Amino acid sequence: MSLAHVILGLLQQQERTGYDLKTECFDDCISHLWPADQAQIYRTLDKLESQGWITCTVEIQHERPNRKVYRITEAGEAELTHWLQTHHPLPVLREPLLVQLYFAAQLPDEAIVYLLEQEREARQEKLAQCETIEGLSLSNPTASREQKLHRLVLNLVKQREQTYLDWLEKAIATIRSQSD
Amino acid sequence: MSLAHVILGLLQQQERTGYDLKTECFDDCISHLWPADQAQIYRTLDKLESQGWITCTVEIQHERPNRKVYRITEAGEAELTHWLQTHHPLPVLREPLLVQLYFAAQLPDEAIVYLLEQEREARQEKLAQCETIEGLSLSNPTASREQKLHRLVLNLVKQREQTYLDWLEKAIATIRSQSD
DNA sequence: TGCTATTATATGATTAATCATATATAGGAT
DNA sequence: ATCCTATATATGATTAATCATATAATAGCA
Repeated sequence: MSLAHVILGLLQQQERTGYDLKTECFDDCISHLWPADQAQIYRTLDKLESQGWITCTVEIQHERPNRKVYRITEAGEAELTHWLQTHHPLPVLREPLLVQLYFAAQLPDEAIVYLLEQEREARQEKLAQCETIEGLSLSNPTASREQKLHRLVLNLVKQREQTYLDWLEKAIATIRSQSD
Repeated sequence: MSLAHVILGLLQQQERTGYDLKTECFDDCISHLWPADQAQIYRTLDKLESQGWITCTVEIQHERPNRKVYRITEAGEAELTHWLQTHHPLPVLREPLLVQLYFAAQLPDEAIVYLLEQEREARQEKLAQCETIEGLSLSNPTASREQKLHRLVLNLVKQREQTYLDWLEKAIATIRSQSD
């Protein structure tokens, strides 16, 4: 399960609580890479701890609930380094829109165009989100090795959305022109 | 659940058994769109039947196991037509490679390049598979409305792989050049 | 003779992800 | 006075997908 390895990567940067992971990491900087639910984060932390890849110390707080601060162990670092260098099978992408188009022959052209336009809107919004994340990254003037890699990743995500948008434009134009 | 609607779409083309769906549809023409496991196909057929969207007649065979032939109902057709025109949220894509790159700062350049090269190989193979499917489609000279839509879908899948491959080439070149 | 492939359906088990809900305290807003 | 938000963790339930295995008959191959 890769979520475990995402968390190992984040804990190698610095020690964090489950709450930190959710609010500082998964909600912001890696929401576009690996979104994760709060429940799943806590359960994965439990698993990582019982594997011996992270340890936990409880910080007692008085006017707040106690915090469980997690740190990566040496075994955890070894596991992460190994995972980072292992090839994984391509993830499967199942897209409802493509299925709809595949079976859309019975629909009138306007219905198909409407579908494509709605997808275009959603994809434009997603591209805008990527650009917001990029803006945050570029506002930081340091060009560390880490930063460079993060920008490389973001470039693919952006280019992919752009390819999708270009294809949507062409598809909309094709269907509109053939119905004239 | 979209698998249910993929099956409705396939049963609208013609009546089929679970076995037909698996061997003629999911293993071939839509493996790149919506791969599905045999167990899941049979269980989804059960659900669709209890929903009243498909019906089933048993064909008794003597030297083979009996066949359960499924047909779409009017309610099923109505459901499919409605689903085909409904916008669905963008599917989430979680890519191990991008996570690896995001956390790869600690790895030596050669290790990163090796990862990218392995991904390139896998992506090239996938693109080749898409071209095989396209070849089968082009060998059929009819250019029906359905065929046109199928090719449109395939174009996106191919372009997406090409974008990925182009990005991989650039990423490999970038990392190689900076380590000189 | 035994092994494998083909045709055909069914079920048990597990994983990963998501949703909902629970608990507990403090502070600010309406 | 009540409601919402922030901080913090935990658990129950469900869905979608995958893997493994079971049954059962025939045909072909080595």
